[in-house]
Amino acid sequence: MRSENRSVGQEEPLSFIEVARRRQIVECAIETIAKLGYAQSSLAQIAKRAGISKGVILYHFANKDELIEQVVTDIYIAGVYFMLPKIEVQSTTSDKLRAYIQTNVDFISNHRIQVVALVNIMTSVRNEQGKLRYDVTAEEPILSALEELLRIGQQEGEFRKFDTRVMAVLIRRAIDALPGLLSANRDLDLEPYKREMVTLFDLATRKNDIHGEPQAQVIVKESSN
Amino acid sequence: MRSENRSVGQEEPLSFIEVARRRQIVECAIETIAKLGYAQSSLAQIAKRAGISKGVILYHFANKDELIEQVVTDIYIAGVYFMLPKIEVQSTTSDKLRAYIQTNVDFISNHRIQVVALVNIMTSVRNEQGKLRYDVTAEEPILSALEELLRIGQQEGEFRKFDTRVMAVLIRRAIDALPGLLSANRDLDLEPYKREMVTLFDLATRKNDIHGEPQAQVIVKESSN
Amino acid sequence: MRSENRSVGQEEPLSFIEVARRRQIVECAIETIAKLGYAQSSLAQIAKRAGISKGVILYHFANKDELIEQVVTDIYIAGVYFMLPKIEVQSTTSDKLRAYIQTNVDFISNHRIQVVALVNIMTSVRNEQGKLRYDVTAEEPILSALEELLRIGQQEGEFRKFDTRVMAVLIRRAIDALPGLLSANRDLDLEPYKREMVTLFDLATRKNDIHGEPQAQVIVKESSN
Amino acid sequence: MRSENRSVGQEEPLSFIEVARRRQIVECAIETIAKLGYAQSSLAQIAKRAGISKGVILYHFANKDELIEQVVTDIYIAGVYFMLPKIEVQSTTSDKLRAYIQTNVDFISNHRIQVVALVNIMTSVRNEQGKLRYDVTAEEPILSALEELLRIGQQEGEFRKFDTRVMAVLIRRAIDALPGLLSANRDLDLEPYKREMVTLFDLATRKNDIHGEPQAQVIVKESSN
DNA sequence: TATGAATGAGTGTTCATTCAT
DNA sequence: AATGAATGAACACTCATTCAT
Repeated sequence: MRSENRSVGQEEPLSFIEVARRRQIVECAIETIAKLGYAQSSLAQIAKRAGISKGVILYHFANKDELIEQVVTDIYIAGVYFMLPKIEVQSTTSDKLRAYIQTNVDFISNHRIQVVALVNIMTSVRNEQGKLRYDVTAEEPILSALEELLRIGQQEGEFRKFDTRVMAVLIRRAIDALPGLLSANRDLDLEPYKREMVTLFDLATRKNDIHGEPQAQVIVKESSN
Repeated sequence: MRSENRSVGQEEPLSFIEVARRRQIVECAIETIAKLGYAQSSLAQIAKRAGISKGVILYHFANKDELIEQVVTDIYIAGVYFMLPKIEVQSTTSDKLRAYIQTNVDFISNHRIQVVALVNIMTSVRNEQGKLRYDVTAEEPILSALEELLRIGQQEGEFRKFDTRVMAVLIRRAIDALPGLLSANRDLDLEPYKREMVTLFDLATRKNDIHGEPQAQVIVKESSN
Repeated sequence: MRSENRSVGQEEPLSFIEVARRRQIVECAIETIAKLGYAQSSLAQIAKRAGISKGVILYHFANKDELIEQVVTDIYIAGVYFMLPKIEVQSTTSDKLRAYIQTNVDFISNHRIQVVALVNIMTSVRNEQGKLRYDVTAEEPILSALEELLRIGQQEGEFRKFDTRVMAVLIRRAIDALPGLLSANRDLDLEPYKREMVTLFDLATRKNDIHGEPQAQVIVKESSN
Repeated sequence: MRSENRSVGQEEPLSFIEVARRRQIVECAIETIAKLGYAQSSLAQIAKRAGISKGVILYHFANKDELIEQVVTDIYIAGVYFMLPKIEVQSTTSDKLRAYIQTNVDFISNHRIQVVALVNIMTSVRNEQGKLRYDVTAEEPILSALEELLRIGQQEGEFRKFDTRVMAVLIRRAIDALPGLLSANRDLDLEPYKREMVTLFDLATRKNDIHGEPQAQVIVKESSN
């Protein structure tokens, strides 16, 4: 068995067949979770979809948690591979932000099942104390990286002043909202959302060089109420 | 007993004590769901928190689904009562939009437990076919109302041209993202989020009368990529 | 309450209203049991049909067992009242047997619901050890009376020789079989069954004085196998 | 697992050990039902008697209904195997009828527990609408076959004229009455019943060639009352 | 006289996990 | 490397019964 009889440090590499089996199981888990939701995705259901016996899953994964962990990291890694190059190639910070949003939406649109499953897991899986296991806090590195980008944009004068943490969260949450739409409507066209989100966060972040801080205007307007 | 010996349509009004018990149970259900998540919120857990026996819940509610339904409608109604007056009192459409966002965030901030529970239910409860019961599509009236507001703003020349459905979804999802933050951090200060969201959607929607359509600028910029 | 606060021997007579309530409850119990079967006839079901609360039943009857007991005796008594006069009026024993069968079938035909309920109870209700409470053995007096009738017929030369206990059981069971037919087909015409049963047991019991014992013939035939 | 991971139609044959387990469980179910009655025969009781955990039963049978179904068919099949050859070997129709009654009683006498359980199930198990699941109507093929036998006897002149459906029902019900006796008295000697029943239905069916229709005599007698 | 409220034991069923093969 | 078998805890729900009013 995979995870039982090996002590840390002396891990043998996985055999080819082992890797294939794990991949197959992970994929079936993703499909099941995307279709039925995490709570209904028992090992029996996943095994059924894979056409194997329940025991096989627990042969390749120490327990259900480990399987889910694998599901999550697989999707995360796929996301990074998909998006990172397209962002890094941009030169200006606002171009990078635009590319960030676009590639995120593209990834979601191209990996609908995976991404629906992932959101499902993130909002469902909890530890014994009831705390979400794959929480927003688990996204901390993701948020930090995005904040860093925004901060650079501010320092270089491309972006206006705003709370980078808040803006980063808003961007992430706008993106993370899309899988929810896909849960309800599997074939929804995300292009209009991509376009509008790019515009929205461009307007929201860029410095309006003629009138000074647009934020100030808004505050004035707000105070006039 | 509530649900057993009454035929539909000739419902007697609930007795005072009955109302109180139902409210108590609903509140305990909300607390339990907010704390442990829907999947872990068995009737046993809810009863334990309420200090009553499991059977009492099923005495006052026909089944678990009916209890959850009550939880959802109670929170919805509370939300409407909280927000609607503060929005209607505004005169201009952009003021209404701002009030919409502000009162939503205020409601979330003031009803953290309820709102965490609600989001939990909405992303967890499914029917036998695996479809989410309290789905985004269940929010259709909410989205429609918001779209209508945006459309009026466009017609009256306060808002720029944009896809009202998409913008409505983005606004809603930005708001609905906040409870997720509260799940992880119960005491998070939402004021900065409120401020930034107001600014963000003001910038994103209003017509910049001096420079013409900012949307055009963005499109130009986008095409330059 | 009826059965709790009275010691044996100083039983006050039941008030008129009490009698009426008990009768109503007994009737609803009969209807429920006939329709749903004993196992599904919870106090809640019976109360629902009576349009009263569950507690009322247990106010008038010490417990469910007492209610069922009342159901059984009510139906038994009705049966005796219905049948006995029509049997006693006959002069010859074979006429009495014929009348016995006929009035039994007539009673069943005229009290379908009661009789379906009764059979249901007799085959369902058990004590803690799993023994049937209203058993064939509970019918002992009934069987004995029937046996006595058959014995008299034999002594007076109307009936041939046969095992009176066995024949009595066969007659009773033939009769008791009819309610089972009614369970499946509420409107079944029992007249043909009555006719055929009368003929059948007449042939089976009477002495064929011209050709000697028909029993003998049969025995001969049997021995030839 | 038996019922979970197999699609209908491509059922693999059961493994030897699986067959043995199923048989054991079915037998324990039969014993429990015969002893306690169907209503008291919870899965817990059956498992207790089998010395296994409740879950094992539901591992081998999809649900309780499937177990009961198996119980019923097992007993039915055993009955057919036991009786059919002994009936078919007879040449005359009245011999076949006699053999029918005799082998039925013999089967009952030799399979007391099974037959008590079966009758229990047939009078207890109901669907959601309250209709008996294993009803007299479920016996339709059995009744039809018996009717056919009687009809042939009439056509060939061995039997007198009578309503074949009614007579078939009476024969079946006389037979089905015996398990009820066994419920109360596990060791009852059924031989006298067998003898008397053979005689009874021989007298009731055969044509009395010297005096013409005996049925006529009875009718005359009846009209003289 | 009647009721509403509550209880606790018991129901069939699901599930992750263990274990021998 | 894989499987079938089994377990025990948890689940939603039903029920007869008790009790205060």
